[in-house]
Amino acid sequence: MIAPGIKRGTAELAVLSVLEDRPLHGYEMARRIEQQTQGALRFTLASLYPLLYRLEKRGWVRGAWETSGTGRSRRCYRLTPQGKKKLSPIRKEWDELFRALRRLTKVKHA
Amino acid sequence: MIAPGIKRGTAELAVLSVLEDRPLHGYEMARRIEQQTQGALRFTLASLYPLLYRLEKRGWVRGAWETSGTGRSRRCYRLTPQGKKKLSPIRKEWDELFRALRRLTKVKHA
DNA sequence: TCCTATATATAGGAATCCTATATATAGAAA
DNA sequence: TTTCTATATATAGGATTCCTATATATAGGA
Repeated sequence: MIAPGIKRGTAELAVLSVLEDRPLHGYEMARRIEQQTQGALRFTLASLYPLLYRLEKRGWVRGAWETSGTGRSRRCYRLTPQGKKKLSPIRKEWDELFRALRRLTKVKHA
Repeated sequence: MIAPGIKRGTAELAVLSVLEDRPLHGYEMARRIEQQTQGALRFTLASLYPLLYRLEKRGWVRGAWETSGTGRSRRCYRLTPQGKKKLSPIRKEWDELFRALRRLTKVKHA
């Protein structure tokens, strides 16, 4: 059951949203998502990395290894132009889903 | 990635919401959900029935066979008191998820 | 009679996300 | 120096939810 084309995928929206802000590596994405939502959205790192690989495969993000100041190597992901283009329709779909669920909930009182 | 405890499950919320209104059989639930959301939420019947069995197993709904006026037999589901009690925390969780996703989307412009 | 709408049901599989585990480095504390 | 914690990425294995495809059966209209 779905708004045509949508299923789960809140993780996807969350990741794309924080990447819109600026390029980030995985660990930092997880932290920001948790902070910016006051802990309402938490990430399991083990879900995050496979998601990033999927997004990269689709061409929505691109990762590049970088060696940070401290010498730690980490993979920094940035939104591609394609990824950027996808973001607003995805948001729109989610918004429609939210509205639809609210309508369902509220019809009772009509 | 989740609001602690939530994943997918929009289907569950939709079904419980229409059942709050009145007892319904499966086919009719699907129609109402589609109508009340102006087609934004569509149901695949093949997803609906297994969902109803899961909900019944949890004790949130109870189904009873009835023979309609036309002689067709169908299974009419009603919300149990337990199901009713679950509905408002589920709605609250979804609301929190929605708000969290919106916060993520909007932090950019802050 | 045949088609469509109604009505329920299952098999098989795809997608998403989980827990558990493994690996490795940097910096602070002991 | 050794150990603990935070940082950082990665995979295996499994649970859940939802899909498509299919099967069955009745009622009513063309």
